[in-house]
Amino acid sequence: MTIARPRGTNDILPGESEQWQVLEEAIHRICQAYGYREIRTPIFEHTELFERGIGETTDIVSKEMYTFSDRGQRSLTLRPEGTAPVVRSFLEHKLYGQALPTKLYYVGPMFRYERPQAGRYRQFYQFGVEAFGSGDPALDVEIIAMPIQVYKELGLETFEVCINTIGCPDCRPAYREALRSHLADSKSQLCRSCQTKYDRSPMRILDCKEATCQELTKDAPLILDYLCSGCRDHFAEVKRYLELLEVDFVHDPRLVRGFDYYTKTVFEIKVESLGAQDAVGGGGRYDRLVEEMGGPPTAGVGYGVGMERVLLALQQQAGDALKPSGMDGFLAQFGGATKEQAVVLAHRLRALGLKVDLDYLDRSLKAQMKAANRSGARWVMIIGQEELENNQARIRWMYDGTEEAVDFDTAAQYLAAKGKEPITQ
RNA sequence: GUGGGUAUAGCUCAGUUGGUUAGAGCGCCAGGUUGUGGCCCUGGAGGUCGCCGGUUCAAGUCCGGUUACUCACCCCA
Repeated sequence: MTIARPRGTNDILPGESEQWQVLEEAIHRICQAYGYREIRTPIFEHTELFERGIGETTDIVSKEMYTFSDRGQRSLTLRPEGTAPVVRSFLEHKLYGQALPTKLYYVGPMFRYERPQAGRYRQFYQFGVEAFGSGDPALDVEIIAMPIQVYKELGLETFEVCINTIGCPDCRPAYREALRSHLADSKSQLCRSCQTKYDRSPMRILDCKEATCQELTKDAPLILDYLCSGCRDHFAEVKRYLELLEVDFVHDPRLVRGFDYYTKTVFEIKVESLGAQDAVGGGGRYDRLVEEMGGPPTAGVGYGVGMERVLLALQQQAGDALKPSGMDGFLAQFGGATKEQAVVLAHRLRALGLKVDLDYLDRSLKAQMKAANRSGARWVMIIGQEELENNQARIRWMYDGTEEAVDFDTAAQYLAAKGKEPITQ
């Protein structure tokens, strides 16, 4: 073996790259339909940005970042998520000084040092959106509806939308205390990681998969009973708007999510058939993050979607929608002057926007026909000595094998017009 | 970071209790048609059996190590 790709990375080869293009097209189109505009931030940032933005205690920051020093001894990190860089850019360019809310989306690679498995890679692609400057629950719902529309338009129908609220810094402390006191006596029975969560972020114990932890939290107090009136009203409004939009959802009181910065609404969208890594998207509200990062108090809400996971789910659920379209035509020739004519006509056809190819290996007509068939060409233009003498190309329609003669001068225009007609067979 | 599974042709995989020139299907190339694709037939190219070491007269096969892939845990998209 020669040099292989780094662990957890993928080459996206022809055949699959077309699927990515379909997905990316839908993302751009739908984000723009909702009034979001694309932002492109650097692939790497100062390490400090993620330490402050995501939270030093999270797994991502404590053990999953690709961090390195550049030649100027700056500590830089390949971005592990999209929100912190967008917030940084929002502040750096003082976008809060313009008309609010600011609605942004991004598409691109993220990097986390983890053991790869199905649906999880070290370099993976996310698209996400962030909306700054409004605390309106209708905006939370817009944010939830957007990825759902992307899934549906691509043909992904089977997924589950889970929502929850995790309160705000005013009401959450009381709930955390209630949770701690509920678990105080049984703390020693919790799994190892949950024992450390007990002090640091007890709510994360709620989504532990250990059977004993689940059992111990079964009758734990619910945050709904501890919400301040603002958070309670907000959550009720979110649910009401979701119902108005006829978005099916389940309220999962155990959904808490990993980042420290979330407030109020959190949500996650799952596809069961994906295996252990079943979340195709997730997000929530983060009304304090912008201020914590040194900006003016600014509400925010956003989500991130794992594009590999969407494609995996799509490959399971939507088969044909992702098939790449083939070539329009192929020009077969016999070398010498016939090749010159083919090269000229191919050039003209391509200038007219048709997808055409020709042989560059001096192969037999039979081999050229085979290549044409394989490329998906609808027609083959055959240019031999006889055609040259008559100044006419022979056009063979591949779906039924019929042939016709067309003047070289008009062939390109003729095929360009024909190319727009639907294939009947 | 922890655990399980796997590693033979471009791809998907066979390969007997260790035994001579390691096979199939698909794909690729050529021919069957001195200028015609798909179906069919014939032929061909293509492999340091992941890597290193050990046992043995003999290792693709057994043993040890190692690397990669893969699934799961943790966590997340």
